[in-house]
Amino acid sequence: MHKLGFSPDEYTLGSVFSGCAGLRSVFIGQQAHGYMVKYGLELDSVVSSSLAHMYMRNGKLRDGQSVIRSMPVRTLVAWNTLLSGYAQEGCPETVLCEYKKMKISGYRPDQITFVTVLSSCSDLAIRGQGQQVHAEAVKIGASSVVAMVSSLISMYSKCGCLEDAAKAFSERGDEDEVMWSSMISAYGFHGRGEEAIKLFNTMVEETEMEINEVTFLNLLYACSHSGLRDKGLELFDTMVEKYGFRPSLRHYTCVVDLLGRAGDLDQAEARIRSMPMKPDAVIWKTLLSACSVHKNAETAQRAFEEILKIDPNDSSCYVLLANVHASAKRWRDVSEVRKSMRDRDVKKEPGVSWFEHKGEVYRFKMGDRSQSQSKEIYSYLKELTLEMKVKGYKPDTASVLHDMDDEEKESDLVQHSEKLAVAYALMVLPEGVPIRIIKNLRVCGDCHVAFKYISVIKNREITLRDGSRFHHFVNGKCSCGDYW
DNA sequence: GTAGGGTTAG
Repeated sequence: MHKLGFSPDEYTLGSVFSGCAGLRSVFIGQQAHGYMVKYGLELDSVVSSSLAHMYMRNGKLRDGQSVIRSMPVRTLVAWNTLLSGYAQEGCPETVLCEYKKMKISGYRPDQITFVTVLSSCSDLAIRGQGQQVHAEAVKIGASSVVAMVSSLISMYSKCGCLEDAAKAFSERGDEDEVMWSSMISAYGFHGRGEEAIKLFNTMVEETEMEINEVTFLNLLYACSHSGLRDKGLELFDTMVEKYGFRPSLRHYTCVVDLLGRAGDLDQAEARIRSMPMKPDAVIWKTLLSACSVHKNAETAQRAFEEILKIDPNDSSCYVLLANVHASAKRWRDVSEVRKSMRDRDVKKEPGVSWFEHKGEVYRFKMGDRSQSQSKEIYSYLKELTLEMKVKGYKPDTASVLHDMDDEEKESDLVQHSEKLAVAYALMVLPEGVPIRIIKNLRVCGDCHVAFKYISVIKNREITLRDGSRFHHFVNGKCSCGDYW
């Protein structure tokens, strides 16, 4: 069109930006931006929104922001573009902050705003705010739109309330495959593989919905997190043979997870090496993590090297490898790994846990002493540990990756961010109120045991969302069945 | 012509 001498108008550019956003071609998008200026279309709010979207989808947050800031009139679509841009770039806090500003400036959110904000609440696992958004949606009659229901299912599930997720699901009987997949994923997230499969079967047998690749992804994920190895492998075959879907890298990652968690490390590795696409760092990390569960140093070393070939700056693989060695008490290998971390200036992502109380978020880093009540928290924990020991708790010093004597290891364990968070939650929350803690990384083995004891001693329901799933502690038992 | 839902590992 350009070569033939046609000039673009606002409609042309809107489409071009939209295409560039989808294709991630920021270079072409920038050229089209030049045309926009040249043809004096900078004041058009539709073109500006699509331009901002193009930048934000391509990771250029600042460029997107400045486009939206320079709009003479900020529209609702512009706000939504901004919010979803932050959401997709992994800045859920910013989404919530801008959402507040949006409302203060007098804009009325619509269902698209709600969906975006709800996904940020899911990421942060802040149920209180999620519920509030739910209520706002109810008020304007937007809560029963299927896309909203999917978001609500996901939000409630990721915030630890499987019941509320199921409630949102059951209130809408629609045959919408995304909504059903959301519910399958919710079951998987909570280690309820059997229920996930049951829902899938109902979907196939009693409805007309199309099953797609994502549905299978959710299903496989549910199986591997529930220890349903054979069922998962069977579903993978069904997907390929009966449905004719070509498995993606993510599907293979689920299979490697299924095999690896079940201890079939050789098979898992063979799958990676024989699959038709190039492995990424994640699939090797899946294997490496399985190696640390099953204490297989040889396979771990190979996976570790593969990861570094793909992403030399990855820090988590060092920690995982050190884990494998530490569990076998090979301290020389552990310090070897630590040394290479130092040499290459690789830093571990610090563990952080938090919980929400009366609209405030309380954060704890490992070994945190920055709270005004730190002293009280540590002495509370000390007392709690004594009570736990009376009931039979033995600190799992194997969870400590350093070669120290047991006493030092114990004091190391006490400083874990999830323990600090649970202690403070016990101190400030009224009796009987369930405690919901979120941690950025996986829960450590010792903390997992400790939380079981705490749930008995304090007669408290504790929910812990870690980096990949939920743990419900009730009466000394965890919903994950110690399989994670 | 613009914005939104379910998606693997640590």
